[in-house]
Amino acid sequence: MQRPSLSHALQQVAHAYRGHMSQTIREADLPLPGTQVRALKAVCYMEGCTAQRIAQRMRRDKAQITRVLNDLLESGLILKACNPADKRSQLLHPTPAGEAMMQRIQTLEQQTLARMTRDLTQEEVEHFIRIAWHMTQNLEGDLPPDN
Amino acid sequence: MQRPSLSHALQQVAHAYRGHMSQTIREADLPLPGTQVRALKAVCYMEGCTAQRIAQRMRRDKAQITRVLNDLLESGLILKACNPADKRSQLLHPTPAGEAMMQRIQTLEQQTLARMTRDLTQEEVEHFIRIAWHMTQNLEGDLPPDN
DNA sequence: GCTAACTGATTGACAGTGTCAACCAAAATA
DNA sequence: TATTTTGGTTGACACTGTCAATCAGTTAGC
Repeated sequence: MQRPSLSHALQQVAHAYRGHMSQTIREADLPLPGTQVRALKAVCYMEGCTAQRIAQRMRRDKAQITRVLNDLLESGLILKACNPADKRSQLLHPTPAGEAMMQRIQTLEQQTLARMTRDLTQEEVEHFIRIAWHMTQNLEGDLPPDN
Repeated sequence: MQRPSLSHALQQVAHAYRGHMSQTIREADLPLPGTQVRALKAVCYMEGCTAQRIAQRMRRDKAQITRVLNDLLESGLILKACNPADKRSQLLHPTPAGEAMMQRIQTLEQQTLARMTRDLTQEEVEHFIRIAWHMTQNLEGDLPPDN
């Protein structure tokens, strides 16, 4: 374990980010839990966004996505529209309120990220992101074993 | 958001690590959830370990720690002993079973970490840890505002 | 000593996160 | 057409995280 083990560092920084973001959002009176924020992001920025695609992007259970989307729907932040290409699925779009919410949250996130990386260089941050991505890839190969 | 934003990369890698570890542990028939693993680690490796100190180290609510420790207690992995220096608190120690469990989990974690960092250099990993720590520090200053 | 403030731990309640299994309807395949 | 696959929904459940209240022991001020 030692002082700065990889696992501990990872858990701490993820927890700190989560905590800071949720506190910031709470203080701004935007009562959206983290998963809803991430899903709303996906709806706002992904082309032809469906529940399935969000689940893939966030690597979460589709059941969870269904519920999160229902919450966003009830909050009037997104809309479901018929998907002409597949009657089973719906295309997701933000409402104006959803867009506005996204804007505000985006700003808060920028602030949090700025604070988090305040004395780091652009190179260090990019390096960090690259390594994080790499590690993610290294762990993911499990799902498709060989076939 | 873009492809590899810092927030997305962070969430993904933390999620991948969590998922891989919990799957590995499940496959090894060591039915311990993540928080119990971390708490057990603390009990095994911290000198004069108390609930309070674990809460500080993991930066978690002391209520959660209490419950996690009770679970470990019920599983016979740790013991509480009177703390001569303060009758309110108890010193925590692993039982032999707890030590053994820790050994096995340690091995599994090493495997996961090895896989996660398989094509990364030692420098890259250390760099990553340093930056993660740095970011954590940058976000934490919130708690003690000025006084 | 005696009260007041503080601290370590516990409990209850609750919101949020994550996953599994069963299921339905539409689509793709054979 | 029959079978399988896929997008989505629902129920159930375990795990995580936090807040508030409480209790007992400690510390500080008087």
